[in-house]
Amino acid sequence: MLPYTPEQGTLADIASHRLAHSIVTGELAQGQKLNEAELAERFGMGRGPLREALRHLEGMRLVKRIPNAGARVVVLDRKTLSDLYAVREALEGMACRIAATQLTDAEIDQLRKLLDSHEKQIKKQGGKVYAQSEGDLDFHYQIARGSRNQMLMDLLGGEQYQLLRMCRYRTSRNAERTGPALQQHRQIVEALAQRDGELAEMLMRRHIHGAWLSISEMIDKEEAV
Amino acid sequence: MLPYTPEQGTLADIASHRLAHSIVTGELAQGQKLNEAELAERFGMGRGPLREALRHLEGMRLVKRIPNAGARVVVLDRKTLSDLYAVREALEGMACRIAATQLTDAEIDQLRKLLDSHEKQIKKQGGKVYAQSEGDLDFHYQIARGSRNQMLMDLLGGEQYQLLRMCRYRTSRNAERTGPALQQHRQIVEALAQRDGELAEMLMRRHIHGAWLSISEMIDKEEAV
DNA sequence: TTTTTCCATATTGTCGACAATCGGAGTTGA
DNA sequence: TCAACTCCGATTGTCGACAATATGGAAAAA
Repeated sequence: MLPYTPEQGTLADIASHRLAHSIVTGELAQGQKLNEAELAERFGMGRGPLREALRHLEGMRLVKRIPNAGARVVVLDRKTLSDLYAVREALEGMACRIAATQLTDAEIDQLRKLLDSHEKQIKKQGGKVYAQSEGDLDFHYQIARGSRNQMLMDLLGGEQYQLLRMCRYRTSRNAERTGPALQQHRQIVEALAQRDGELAEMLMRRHIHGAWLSISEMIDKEEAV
Repeated sequence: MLPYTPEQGTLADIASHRLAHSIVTGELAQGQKLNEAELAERFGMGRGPLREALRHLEGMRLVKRIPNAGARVVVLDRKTLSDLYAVREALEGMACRIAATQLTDAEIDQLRKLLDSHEKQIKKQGGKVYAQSEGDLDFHYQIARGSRNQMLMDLLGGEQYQLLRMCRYRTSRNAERTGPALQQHRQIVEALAQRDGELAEMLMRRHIHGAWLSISEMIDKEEAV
């Protein structure tokens, strides 16, 4: 689960993490009703902590709650994803521009190594994009960290954008884009290395916009069926 | 409490709203410990709903919770506010640019009327900036709505940016900036009316940047004491 | 057959009590 | 005097039971 410690602390925290994971991976389908008693028993805890976890996920926008009618997994329709990617374009572009002035040389080297390992993974297990997909998020998160802006890091890497990971799982089957994506990542890192914030921002925005186009296309195909 | 219905639904929702209000207005000081039993009694409810409310506020980043040690009101230090305003500049700039293409003529007229009423309020009760401050948020929220991007609206107008309102209460004592701010608002509306998204974005970014400079200065003075 | 009403059932909302954990006052020893 | 230890009160975490509300289906009326 990326930079988080998956299970420790209070039961509510554990439930929150497990639920988030189940939602992101699609184990719990979009729009599915979340029964408190059932989930509480499955996790081996009372309903109290589970309700707290649901409140937390509600704040994360992973579930939608209706008073007296329970909670359901959020539904990522086309409009929601479109909005998400538009916001992401602005925020990650901004992160890139700032990161160009803030990243240390060592951190930029680390980014290069990260991309090297991605390349190896892609060559080794061609179709299995999952690892790269997670790694990709890692790449984006590292750049967010480079902005030194805590709020940006929270929004992009923290709990907030689990929605994105959710979307990734849904669309990670298309291996087509991993090649160009890696290439674009490399371009971005080089722009960062040259401390060219404007270029880095532009490349990142283009990269994310391309990702959206790819996903949008995939949704069209799904809807056609 | 702006576009929200203050008190209805479950007790947890009520507690959440009341707590948020108390935090934003400064009734609950920054960093203050939040005692569950005490608050539950004050609100006339059990600790269960109150704990759920705290989880919700935690997701909103209005309180920070430490396992086994309770919840405290978040502390808005200089760095946090700086980060907040940087993100806001990017998001509201984006909202402005999109709104220029999406707002209806009627909505733009409404914005003009909103500013007219602000002007009246300023003239009538010179020093009392509170109303204008709330109205200012209203202005920004209307533009966010104009972007037709639900995620943007959630981030800028919804629960997320209560932090901003919190900051406003803290710094709303300086009436100096209300005049220029209103002028800038008018400029933005005219850019929107001319459907000039780029200009509108630029003006909005400048407006927010100016607000940050003003607040930053104020923090300096506070720290000097 | 269709629609409406009503009731049994399941699910959510709330509370009070108990267990686990933390923080601090007071004590003891060097 | 100061440090560390111990214990006690206070606070948080958790559970089970009960009340309030919604859901779905059966029965009755049109």
